[in-house]
Amino acid sequence: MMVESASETIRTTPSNQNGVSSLSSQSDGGGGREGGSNGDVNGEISPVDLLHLQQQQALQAARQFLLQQASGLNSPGSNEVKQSPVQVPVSMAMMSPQMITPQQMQQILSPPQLQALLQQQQALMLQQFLKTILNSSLCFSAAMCPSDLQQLWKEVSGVPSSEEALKQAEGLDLSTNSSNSTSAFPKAANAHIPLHNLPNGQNHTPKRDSHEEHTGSHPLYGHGECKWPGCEALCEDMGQFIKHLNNEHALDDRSTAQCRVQMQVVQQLEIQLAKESERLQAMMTHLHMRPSEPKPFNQPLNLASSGSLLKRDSDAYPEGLPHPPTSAATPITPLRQGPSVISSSSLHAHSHSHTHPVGPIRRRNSDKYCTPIASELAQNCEFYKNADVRPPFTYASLIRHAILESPDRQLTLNEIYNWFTRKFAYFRRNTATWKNAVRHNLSLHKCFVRVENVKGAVWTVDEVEYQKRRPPKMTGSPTLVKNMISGLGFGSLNAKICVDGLLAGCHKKKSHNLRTYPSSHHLLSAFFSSHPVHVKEEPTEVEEDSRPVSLLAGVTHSLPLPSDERDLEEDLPTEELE
DNA sequence: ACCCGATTAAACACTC
DNA sequence: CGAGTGTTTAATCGGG
Repeated sequence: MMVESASETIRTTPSNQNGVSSLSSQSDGGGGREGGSNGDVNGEISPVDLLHLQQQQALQAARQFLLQQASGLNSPGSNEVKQSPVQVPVSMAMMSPQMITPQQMQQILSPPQLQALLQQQQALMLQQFLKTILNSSLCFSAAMCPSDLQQLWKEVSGVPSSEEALKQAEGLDLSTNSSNSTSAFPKAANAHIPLHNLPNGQNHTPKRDSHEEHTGSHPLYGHGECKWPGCEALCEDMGQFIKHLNNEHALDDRSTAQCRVQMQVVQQLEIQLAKESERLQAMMTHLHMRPSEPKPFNQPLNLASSGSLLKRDSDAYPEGLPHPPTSAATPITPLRQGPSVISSSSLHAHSHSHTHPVGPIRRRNSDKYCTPIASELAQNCEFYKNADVRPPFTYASLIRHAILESPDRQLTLNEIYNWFTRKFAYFRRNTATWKNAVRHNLSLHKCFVRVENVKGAVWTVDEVEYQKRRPPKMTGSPTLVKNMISGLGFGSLNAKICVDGLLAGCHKKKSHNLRTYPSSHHLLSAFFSSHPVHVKEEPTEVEEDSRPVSLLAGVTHSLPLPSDERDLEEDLPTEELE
């Protein structure tokens, strides 16, 4: 109605700056949430148990991957070392303030260093980067699996760049590369970053220097190929490899971005691994099994930074940052949306298994995509369900999630509406507004494909299109991670995984929107081929078989449920969501 | 300043 | 006719 004044709109989430613009709330405070209550829910448990078993496998893989990654990041065995004053922690240097997370710092710096560093930072700064990280980490944690990550890298990286970065990635120092300093980035870049500079000029980076090179071993080199994320360039020998590193992975935006991402990856994997380990233990215990192996990782979170991670959840939230609403009890302030972002477990906690082909069991369609949303929602399901807080995701993201989460990966408009109201207290009011927005989004975005079937029409998601939506800006900006994670990046991962099933691509729609979505030529798109699917223009063509989205999922396409069946607002088992 | 994406509002067409 | 569903257009905002 009326009011055009945006001023009236109140952002419920001032702090939620996830890359995705969150829905802006316009609401009046008056809330009238209808129902909210209740909560609880979740039946996430039972079905999940089985699923968890499957995760054991994933856990293993993750562990390996983690180790591998970790070694690449913090120079593993490296000799920690000495560092000339000049040597600045490259890794730190590469990171923009906002990209450094406490965890990372802890991983990189020694406690004392960290202390000093932190002390120097302003609260604001802290807030900023934490915010960024929190946002991004959410996604990663959520659900990337090793393969996803790898793929992510490829997508993201496309091109290589600096050795410095590389070093950094390894957790090394610059000292070794005196020559490199000339790289793209002015030395200044690494030479001083006020913020990160440690008081004593120490560099946390271990120096791996020539030692490794001589020995022929290098964390980024193995089996004759460069292990730089997404690279895989073949190098006959170490010399060649070194050369390659210097040429292809020089310090530049891309490498920097890659490093950041890698850090995030490692971090999240650690968290996730810890969680999974914990879960595994619990499962075994439950099943009366003895852990077959000692649980080195058992202590969750400690892996990486002991404490740090945990801390995050508890006290480390700077004001203004979102604190996870752990329970319904959490006070809901309009200011903060609360949802946590970090929880690594997010996903798991609720059976969202990723697309990983890990276990067939109980895969149901719920295995859906592990998107940041999935993670977020899984974790804060109750929160959103009861709090009149606007979720920090775009309509498109939410719609997509709703659809992908459905058994057949397709929903009628009404079902989508119901999902919104069921999942978010916020959407229990102002229905005209958001429903209109939902319809608008469905029509507007190519990623939503309307498929007609006997019973009417259902909406599906064209993952390929969805991926295209956001151009992968890989500049090493914080946005990079954010974007990747937030949604699209994620999707791409999943999409990739589902490629197989995706034979029938989808092409689609929206005649009207001739909008070019140019920019984004995602590398990923290369993986997919789009095939025409019908839709809006030629409705008749649509047969069940041609249902696009489902293909992605590679899951069963059962007939769509009659919309009526899912109409009820609250009748659906929540687990469906999570 | 500009571009772009998201959101909101609203007009309009269609179907049941 | 009215409600629901879809499609479009336009305006506004915020971020980059």
